[in-house]
Amino acid sequence: MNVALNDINQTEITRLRVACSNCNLRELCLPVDLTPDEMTRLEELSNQKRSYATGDYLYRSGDRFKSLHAIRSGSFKTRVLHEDGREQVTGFLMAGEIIGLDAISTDIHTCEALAMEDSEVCELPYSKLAELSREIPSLQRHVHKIMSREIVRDQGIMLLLGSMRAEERLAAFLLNMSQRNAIHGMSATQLRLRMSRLEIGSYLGLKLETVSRAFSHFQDEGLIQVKARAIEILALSKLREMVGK
Amino acid sequence: MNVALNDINQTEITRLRVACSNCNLRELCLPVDLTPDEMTRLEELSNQKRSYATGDYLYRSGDRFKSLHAIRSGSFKTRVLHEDGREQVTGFLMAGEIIGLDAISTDIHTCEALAMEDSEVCELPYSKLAELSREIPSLQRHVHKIMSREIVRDQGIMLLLGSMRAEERLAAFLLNMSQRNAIHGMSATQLRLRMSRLEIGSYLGLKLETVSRAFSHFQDEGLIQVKARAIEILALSKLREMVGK
DNA sequence: GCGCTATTTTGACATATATCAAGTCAAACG
DNA sequence: CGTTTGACTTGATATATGTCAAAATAGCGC
Repeated sequence: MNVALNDINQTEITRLRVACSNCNLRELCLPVDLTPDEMTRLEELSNQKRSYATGDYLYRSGDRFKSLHAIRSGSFKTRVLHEDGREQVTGFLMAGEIIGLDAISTDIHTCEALAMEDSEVCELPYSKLAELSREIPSLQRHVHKIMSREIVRDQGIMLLLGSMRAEERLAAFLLNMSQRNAIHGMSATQLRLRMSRLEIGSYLGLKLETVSRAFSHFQDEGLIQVKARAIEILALSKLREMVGK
Repeated sequence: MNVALNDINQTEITRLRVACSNCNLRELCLPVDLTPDEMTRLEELSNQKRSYATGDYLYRSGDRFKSLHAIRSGSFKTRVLHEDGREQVTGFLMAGEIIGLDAISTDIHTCEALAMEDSEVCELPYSKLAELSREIPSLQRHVHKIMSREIVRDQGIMLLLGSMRAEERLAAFLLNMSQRNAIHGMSATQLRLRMSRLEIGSYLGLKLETVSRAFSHFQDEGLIQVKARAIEILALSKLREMVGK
């Protein structure tokens, strides 16, 4: 089996796609089996909204952890800066996803998050979310699911970093982007990457030249069409073969 | 900064070391700020205990998820089997740690866990734990912390796999083993590894020969003393330098 | 549109790690 | 005590990816 970067099942996709047409937090990222009253209470919790311009920090390394954030639009990257100034990207977060889960155990953010494009987020104060989920079992269950999914996601990346070679990693990355695009009702084959080759490489443990070469090679093989950050997938199934699924 | 494989702070270490002298679950892995009544209720939840012999499965890939498990003694590895039969190790779990967190989001285990030596675990039925943590805020908080710590741990490994070279990974691995040994009141410099070079390599994304060569090299440099799986750390501080902390 | 800049691509070469193949060693067993 | 077996070490070589450098391209303000 292989779970790398592909951990979201079909029912979730359907639910999210429907929910996102009315892009409110409670539907965007939370379960649909709440009573109207519970929904209202949840909505009250999450009605704080903020905008971030490209490059703005959502939080910095060392900041005190207070809230999770649901991304309503745009996208963020999370990263760690090494002593020598090198950046290591630890995640790309897209609209509809929850950001900030790393910090619950420490109270302090261990990485920093910044907007890759102009973006909007809903703030989810952790203490209120915890309080409310104590009263609403299905909400509690969902919070656990969100956290566990992050674990599964990370372990997928570990698998990928530990056992795949450059081109396989890239293939997995593209499939993941494709799938997350599809979840939000966008094309599964037309990708507009928001990140540079350098950032992709940092995320996948590769150098930017290796990323570029792999893209070029895929193009030569007729798997994709590359035009800088606009990438069209021509042979989804062959990419899937490459990562073994 | 660098969080790789070293995410447990000093207060946690102290607490756990004290707690483990009376190796009962509620103290082993749960917070100490519960009332006596709450403790009792928690104890009732966790009094199911089981033994596993070397090589026994704690759970298999595809099994339905019902419970988390607290390891009382011994150690486990978690792994994924690829189609071609290759094993990829995704984690080593030692006494005092919680195993099974990957499965909460899916209801199904995505990897399998087996005992690396004769071991004992306490079963923590998830539904009961969830129910109880709804009533006890500090327990809820702790459950979240445990989950989040797993996320941090995984991200630490991602960092390690993505940015470190073979010997740096090995150094980080040894430091991590040393620290986890110390937590349980054992020597921080005398390590008895429970896993083979192959398994270490699988976990760190290296071949077994590379692991072996790196150990030999460390020995030549006077950093460690290697006698098969018994490893003595001679220069902790130099190992720390290697991983940048 | 033009020119400036950052990003991306491509090439030649270096190097870390994988691969293949012997050997060594230690535990297990007759 | 010798044999067997599996794990570990070591060596020679191959290969994927990194490094350094230059050219091509895309993005963007004017």
